[in-house]
Amino acid sequence: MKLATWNVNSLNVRLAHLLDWLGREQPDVVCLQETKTEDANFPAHELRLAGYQALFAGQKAYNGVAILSREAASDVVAAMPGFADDQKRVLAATVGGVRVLCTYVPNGESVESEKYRYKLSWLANLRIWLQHELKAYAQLALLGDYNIAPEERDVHDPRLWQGRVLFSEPERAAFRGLLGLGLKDSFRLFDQPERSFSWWDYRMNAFKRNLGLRIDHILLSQDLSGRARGSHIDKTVRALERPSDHAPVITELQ
DNA sequence: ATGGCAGGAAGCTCCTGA
Repeated sequence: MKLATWNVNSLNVRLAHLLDWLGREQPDVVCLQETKTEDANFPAHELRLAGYQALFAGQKAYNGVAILSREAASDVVAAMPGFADDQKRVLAATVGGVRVLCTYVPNGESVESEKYRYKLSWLANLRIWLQHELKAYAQLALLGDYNIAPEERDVHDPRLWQGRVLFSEPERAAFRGLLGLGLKDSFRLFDQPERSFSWWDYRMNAFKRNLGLRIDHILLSQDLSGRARGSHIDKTVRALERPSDHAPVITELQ
């Protein structure tokens, strides 16, 4: 079973890239973030022709998440319990016996920002929700754009990013809090190239210079991590014309 | 310290992203 997560930065703009990529990679489950598409405009038909069912929770202009799957999905949840939020950032469903949680963690803007406080409270609630989900589903995968680079090796220049949003200590502590629930960072279960990143700024030729961050992750529950057979970041689509600023992360399960 | 790049909504510019 091949799991993937990709922040597409507008599904409308990226649909051709996505369809090509689906045909090439043939993932079983794909979590998308920043679809920026209202549900009425979601390209369900095109994806169906490509062999994928789609669940989606979108809104105009901002946010928006979706789960694509070849098999049918069940037990769909489109919001975190106990957290009133107009922003479409979570979607959960069960596919092929695996509980799939698709998340778009708030960016936070800067550590001084009100949005940063929202990010931290959002992450605190995510942890509580996960505790409940893990009790109900032993085989669980949490995929998404976390907007957190967990370790120094996940940042092209840790000194530059020290204390800044995406790499600040409270955010990294929240990430470790998720690992504390028994989740494993599937990417780090395997040997990886140095300077592996999943996001590169559009500016400053950051992709060509590999000035990136690893902020998109696939975490696996203890039970599921035993089935992991490989994980990698697919940089090919980031090199295309008019790309998303994020690359997909892929983890394969036995 | 700042800008740079991209998408969306709206519209001759601003907000947001990371």
